[in-house]
Amino acid sequence: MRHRNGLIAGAGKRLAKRSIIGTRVCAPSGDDGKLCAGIIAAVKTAADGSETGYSIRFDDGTGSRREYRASELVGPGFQTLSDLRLMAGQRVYITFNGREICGDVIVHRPDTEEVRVSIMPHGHEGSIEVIKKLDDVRVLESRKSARLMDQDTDFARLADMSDRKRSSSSQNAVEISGSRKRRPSSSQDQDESREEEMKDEDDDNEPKEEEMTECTAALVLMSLSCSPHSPSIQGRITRCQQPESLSTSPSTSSEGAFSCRSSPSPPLSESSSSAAWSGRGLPSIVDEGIGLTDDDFEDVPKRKKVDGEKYIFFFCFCLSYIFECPSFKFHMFVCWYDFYRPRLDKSPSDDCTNDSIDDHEEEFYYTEVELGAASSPPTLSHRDMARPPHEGKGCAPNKMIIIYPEYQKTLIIPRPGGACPMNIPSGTTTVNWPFASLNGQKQIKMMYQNLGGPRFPNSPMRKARGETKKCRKVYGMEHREKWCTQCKWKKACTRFVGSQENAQLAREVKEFWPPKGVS
DNA sequence: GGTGCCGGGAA
DNA sequence: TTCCCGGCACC
Repeated sequence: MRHRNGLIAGAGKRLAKRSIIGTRVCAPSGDDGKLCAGIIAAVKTAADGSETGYSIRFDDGTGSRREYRASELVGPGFQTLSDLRLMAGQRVYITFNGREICGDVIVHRPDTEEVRVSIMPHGHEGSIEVIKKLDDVRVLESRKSARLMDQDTDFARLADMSDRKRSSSSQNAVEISGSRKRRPSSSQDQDESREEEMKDEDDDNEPKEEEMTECTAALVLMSLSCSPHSPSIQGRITRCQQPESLSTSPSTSSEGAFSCRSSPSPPLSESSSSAAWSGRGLPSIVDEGIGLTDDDFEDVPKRKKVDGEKYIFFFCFCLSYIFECPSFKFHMFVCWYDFYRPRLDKSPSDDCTNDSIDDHEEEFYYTEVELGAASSPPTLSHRDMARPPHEGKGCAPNKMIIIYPEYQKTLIIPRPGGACPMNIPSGTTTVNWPFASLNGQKQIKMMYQNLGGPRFPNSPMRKARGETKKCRKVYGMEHREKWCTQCKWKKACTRFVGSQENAQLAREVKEFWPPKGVS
């Protein structure tokens, strides 16, 4: 459990503001002098006030506690790394490719304030050495929320997905061993158990059990109907194969067994992109889906065209949109599975977890929208947009997925009996709102059900207050670290978006269209 | 009393 | 700008 300043670990009781108890610090936990992260569990001041002792509970899982003097601690309010010389093997955290990653110190040179760190980024086999300035090295995991950590990510580069991703890295990286075969990287929003899981995956190289889970989950998803426009692809799930046979894109998909991409995207270029969007205003790039060929979906049009000049694409709740129904289903699956995996992976004995699954049918929405030829499709400006991490969970960037950096504002476009979370590009970005018309939207609620067999929702789409699932309700106070940032801040939840303001927001959307620069 | 989140303050 | 939380409305 992650402890937060101001919260008594496990108790959930709020301490006095600015209490030092709960502050994450590092202290030498063993005889080797390596710093180990922990939290201040208690402060003991001598009767004469001459000395203050800090009881540190370490994060090593054993709950071990030791007392230290302030001069022995490293962290906010105590020593800084510049006061120390990091030992070889010291666990540190650095930002690599825009995300925090842990590594081990190889050598620390105080004279140059450089630290050579060995890291094993997800997607790599073998370790990589990076040389970082001491200022860029942390012995504590960043307190910054996972979501915000993702904001640091160069999403344009992620979305690009070209091989130059790594070569263009500014990191002073030296490949030491192992191939460059990529693995899916985990989203920053994963909890610690999940990080452990990722380690296990590295060790086991795609556990069989996981495959079963994914296939089962895929069955659920694939059995969902896309829309009245969308031919069924039921029965195709036999293509759910070994994850390795599917895409192993260098995506941000936390699992990677399923990714939106099936092949490396050629680097987008201005010309190609423009050409792609020229003509009928539709891209020429075809999204193949994941490890699926046309033969698998021969009855699925590559791009849905209706009424001559209108095309259908799908807008996922994760704020991405995609043109191909099969691909979109996988996209939705990845989003869905990424969200549910922590609970799917829990043992059945985990009462709380399973209750949360059983009792809370999580709904995932997408919107099917028509894109008129007269409307400008997303422009190249989208290329430098980042896929919103959607609380750090979700899908791999896809060449046909348009990504908005502004995800804080969520729009829910209502239709009779239904609602669909969507994102309004806002702020200063020159986003072309990609909807020719909000009319004729097709929205279908995708609902998680018990994996014992998919059931289809027939409950009212719109929930009254109190029924709305919020992070607190879903995860509970004991898993506050899983809450979306907004919930943590007591702001309006952005993960389980309610529907109270749908009508008003829909009106706002209509005001968005046509966007600037779109005729 | 629990929950969701607005508004505003601290860092 | 990010993070946090008092306080209030609602259930």
